[in-house]
Amino acid sequence: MSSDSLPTVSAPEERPGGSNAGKKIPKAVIKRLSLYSRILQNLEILDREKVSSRELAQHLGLNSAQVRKDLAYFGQFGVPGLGYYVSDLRKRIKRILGTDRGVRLALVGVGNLGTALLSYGGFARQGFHIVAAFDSDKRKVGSTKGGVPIHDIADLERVAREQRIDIAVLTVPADHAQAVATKLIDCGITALLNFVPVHLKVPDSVRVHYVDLSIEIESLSYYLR
Amino acid sequence: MSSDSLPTVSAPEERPGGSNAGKKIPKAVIKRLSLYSRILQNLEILDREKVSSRELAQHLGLNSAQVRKDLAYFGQFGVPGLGYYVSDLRKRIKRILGTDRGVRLALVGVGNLGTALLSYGGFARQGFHIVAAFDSDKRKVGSTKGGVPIHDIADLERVAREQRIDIAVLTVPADHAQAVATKLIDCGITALLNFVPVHLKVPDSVRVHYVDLSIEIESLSYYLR
DNA sequence: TAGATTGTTAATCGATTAACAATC
DNA sequence: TAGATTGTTAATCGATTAACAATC
Repeated sequence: MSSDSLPTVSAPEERPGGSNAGKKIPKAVIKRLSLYSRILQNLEILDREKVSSRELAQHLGLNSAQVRKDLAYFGQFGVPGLGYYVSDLRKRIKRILGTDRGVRLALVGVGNLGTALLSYGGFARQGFHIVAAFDSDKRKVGSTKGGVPIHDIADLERVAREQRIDIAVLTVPADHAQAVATKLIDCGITALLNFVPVHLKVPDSVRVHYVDLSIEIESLSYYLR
Repeated sequence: MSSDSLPTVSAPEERPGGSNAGKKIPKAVIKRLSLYSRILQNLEILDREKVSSRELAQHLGLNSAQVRKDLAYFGQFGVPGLGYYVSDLRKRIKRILGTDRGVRLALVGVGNLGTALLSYGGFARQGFHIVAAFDSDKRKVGSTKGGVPIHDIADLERVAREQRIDIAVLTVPADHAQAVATKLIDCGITALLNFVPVHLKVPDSVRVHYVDLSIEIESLSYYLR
């Protein structure tokens, strides 16, 4: 959510296709792309061959025009009168998101939340692999959790290089978040998923997405009756 | 995030004050309100008496006009030339959000993620208390985790009533999410925080906020170089 | 008073939706 | 061909930002 304060960015892919193509891609579109991907995965498991923008929209509580427009940013993937081919569309979306190859994650901060994420299966299912964890507590270093080795944070630079980390997941205590983030960036990591409720000051070349558990609850609280 | 598909709703409080007052409150404003609340909490701990919209904005990577406009939806809380009184503003925001009294949560589904949330301190710090957990696994029922008693899901109706649950946190397997949500709603619960990557069909009287961990990672992946 | 910062308006920007010709 | 559904445009809606008179 707070990632919403980042500027819209143009597609890193060259893009042919629809009249939307070449335009800036709204952040909201990218988020929905990964929703479409998940629905298509389910439909593929059910052996569905085709799907309409209307059905896709219904599965997500969206408007069908929005689905068509979102996809049109990247090309003409559908067949008028028929809809979209499930398997084909899924492949294309995964390609666009860059999740067709495995994405390598490091998790930094093996506390309560960090530990849960190490055992959480949801990431692997979408092709994201936590290949290293880091902590400063010497008692944790050297062991593994959820099959992931825990390294000393002091070894960050070496391990990050050896493991070719794409994205770091931040689950450290709030008072260390900024320092750790800076260190990660120094090691060449350019994408952070930040679970710590702290706004990180990072260079423009680095992308941070925020997951803020408390915000969602507090705002729910507002709508109680 | 996916909560964005819900319609904007007018303030449940009667509201005097600024010229914004009486207007529909954008969802984005409510989310930022809880961000302001957290910063103000920190400033209060540091014994800061006053704060300007500019400083508040800097702590969150926002625009100062946005901060002032957000607050103006609910009244005139500041002093021209001076700024806002930290403690006063915090109290008012908590009042608006309804977090000035404790909010009572039930967690449904004591798996990996559910267990982590039970031990996670971040909720309690903001005045949210998980007072009951539910699972269908008889081996878990009767024990406690993070000090929270785990009940049989079959006892949902009774416990929900006795414990006066405000919000249910959903961390069940995807294939049970809709059925469990329906059951919760039947028990009179009107607000759900859903961690399951499934769109829930619920009546208009029920509010669902989604926390989707995979989406944030997948969209980050898109922006990798 | 001089300096600072609010509350508010108007301008901009971005995202969603409705409608429909084009296409299979 | 008749029916269905796409891709696209134009209209609407909502959110952010700049600017500044009013106020302390």
